[in-house]
Amino acid sequence: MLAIGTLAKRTGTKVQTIRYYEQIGLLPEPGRTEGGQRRYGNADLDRLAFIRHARQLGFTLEAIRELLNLSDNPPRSCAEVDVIAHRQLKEVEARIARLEALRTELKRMLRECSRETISDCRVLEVLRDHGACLADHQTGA
Amino acid sequence: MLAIGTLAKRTGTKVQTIRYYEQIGLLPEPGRTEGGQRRYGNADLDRLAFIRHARQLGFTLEAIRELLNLSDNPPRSCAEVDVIAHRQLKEVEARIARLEALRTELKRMLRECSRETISDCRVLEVLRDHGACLADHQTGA
DNA sequence: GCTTGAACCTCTACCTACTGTAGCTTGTAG
DNA sequence: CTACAAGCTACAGTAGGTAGAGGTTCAAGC
Repeated sequence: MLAIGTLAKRTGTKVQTIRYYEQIGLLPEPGRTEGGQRRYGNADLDRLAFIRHARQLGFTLEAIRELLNLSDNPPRSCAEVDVIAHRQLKEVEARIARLEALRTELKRMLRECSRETISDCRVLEVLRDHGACLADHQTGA
Repeated sequence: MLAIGTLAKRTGTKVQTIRYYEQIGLLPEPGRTEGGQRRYGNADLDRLAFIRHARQLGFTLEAIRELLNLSDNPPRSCAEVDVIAHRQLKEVEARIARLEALRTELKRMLRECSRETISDCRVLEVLRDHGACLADHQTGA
């Protein structure tokens, strides 16, 4: 039986995070010692590793809860799992696209920075220059 | 003079968000009508547009606070602004790299999904298969 | 067998960047 | 002058944790 600190180390999770997952019902309440300390088995280790892995892949805790429910109640189709993973992929791709646009604009901003006194600074100017944004809202476009 | 709702519409910001920015000191306390309603001028419009634009570029409110301080007290060098923008670019690039790795793994996961019953589902298997992750922590690598 | 101290416990508050709600007041168009 | 949209304050809640206070337990070394 593993103490919470050992489980934490093995899965690269903070101790508080494990207790948090228990609190929100992602991990079952584990057994306790007479003194009240949590003790975990291999099933808990697997489940936590699953959660951490999914988190690293960017799944929200809600999506992970769905996935865990699916695998806890197996007589369902793989299609449901597929839907969740696909949804996740779409979200990831959207985030990448957004960040790439952002990177382009940041690079352009920095390229134009004159490196002179602040009054010439292109970075602040670019951020201040909101013509397009205002137009977007004002025209409702 | 603009009411808060007008300012909100013009900058694409929620009314509550404007009040929040005031509360945390990013926007100055505006003038009020006799009845206590906020009234804004063009300087406020510019400042808020700057903040929203920077937020869209992924700057944190703290970074924006720094930028606003720099432009409020102008006798400083552009280099400081440059540093902040560069830091932001690095963060954006790191996030992109992480998301691209993630996309690759999600795609692989989906490609391997057998589309049969849940017991064959590769998605859950991939997520459950944490050998590498555990090894990472256990060996301290 | 006893001591020590690291690790555990609960509880609460805090973080970012907002968003939403309740219950009330003000401004303005018709 | 009335109706009601829009404003006000204050507080709670969101995700996904993290940090600290103040107290208890476990296990190793002597």
